[in-house]
Amino acid sequence: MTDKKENILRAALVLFANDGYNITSTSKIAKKAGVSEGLIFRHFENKKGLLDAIVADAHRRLSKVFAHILFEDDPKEVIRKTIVLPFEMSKVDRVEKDFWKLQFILKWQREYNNSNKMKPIIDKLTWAFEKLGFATPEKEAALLIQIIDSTSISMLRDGIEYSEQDKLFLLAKYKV
Amino acid sequence: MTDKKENILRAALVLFANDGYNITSTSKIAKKAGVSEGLIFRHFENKKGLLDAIVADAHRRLSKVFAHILFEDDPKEVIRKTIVLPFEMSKVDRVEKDFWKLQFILKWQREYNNSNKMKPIIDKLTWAFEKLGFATPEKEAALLIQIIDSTSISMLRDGIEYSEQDKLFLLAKYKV
DNA sequence: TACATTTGTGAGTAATTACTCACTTTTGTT
DNA sequence: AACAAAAGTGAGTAATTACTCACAAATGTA
Repeated sequence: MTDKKENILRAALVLFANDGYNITSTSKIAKKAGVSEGLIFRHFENKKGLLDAIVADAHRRLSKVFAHILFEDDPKEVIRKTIVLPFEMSKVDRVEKDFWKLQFILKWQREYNNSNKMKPIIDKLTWAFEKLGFATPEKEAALLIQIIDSTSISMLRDGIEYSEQDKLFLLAKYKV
Repeated sequence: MTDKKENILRAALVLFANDGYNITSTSKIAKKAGVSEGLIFRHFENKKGLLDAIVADAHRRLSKVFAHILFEDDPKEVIRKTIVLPFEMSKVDRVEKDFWKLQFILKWQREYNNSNKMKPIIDKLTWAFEKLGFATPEKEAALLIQIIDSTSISMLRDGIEYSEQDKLFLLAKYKV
């Protein structure tokens, strides 16, 4: 991976995440990356290919984060780790944040919204709530996913900062 | 309001809500509305003005929905009516759904994301949770808003259908 | 009817778009 | 050093963009 290629990926990520994919032109990306516009198409088939490269990278990161929860076998820990997820995210650097922000933006684009990406986590949470004797574990799992989803969005999109208290509030609610 | 003007508003709403504002061209809107492209600019200053007209209309609807909760003085009822909100929304027709969908899409556009739009409801919910003796009413209020927000998004964006059981699940959680 | 205002048209425009291609420069291999 | 492959450039292209404007049709008002 050459420096310039990395510059392109980085510039595109920032612009896609903060302005949106459609509104971001390849000329703007080239300018921000400090390369000629033609180079974008040398390294990536087309504009969509550039987005796909970023998304593929994000998938790899997502899998890592998920693995940490998926291999946990204490139900309480599964729930605790899930709740803590967005609060950990608030600590990462700006580029990393743009990564996650883009993930949430893309959910609004038909093509990139495959909701079954979360399936393994939902299943694991369902298992955890079941173990803990909840009456409707699948509903509890769906609700918790919604909560961590919307918490992440508040932080990434609206810049809302959550405190340690907010984290403890949720952990207390689930007694984990 | 002439028929053709209404056609424009309707066509723009559907396209903005389902494809996005930036990707929707004025020529596409004109075609779908069955009018000449020039007419869009006769009735609305520019493309943004067309969006603004739709948003203004949406604000009027939002106020009506909110008033129903804001004038309630039984705390349990305030919470119950808030929870029920997205489930009521699932019953309205397609055009109405596009209206709400657009509201959520626009939250991702810097200019249209004024989060204090929800302020009165959050305050009312905080009041309700306080009356009911919750330890941290503002956190409870913020959480409930997040839940109804993400439930709405799941329905409108992902087409997830919630059942009466899902509604009862939430109502039971809050004992209302 | 006469005339002014509003509503509607569609060809035209400058700017921008994603993308190509002939070309030069850099890098790697022998 | 010699050559090939890869990386990089920037002018060029057809299509599309939001928007204008001269004009025509419809509507309101007296």
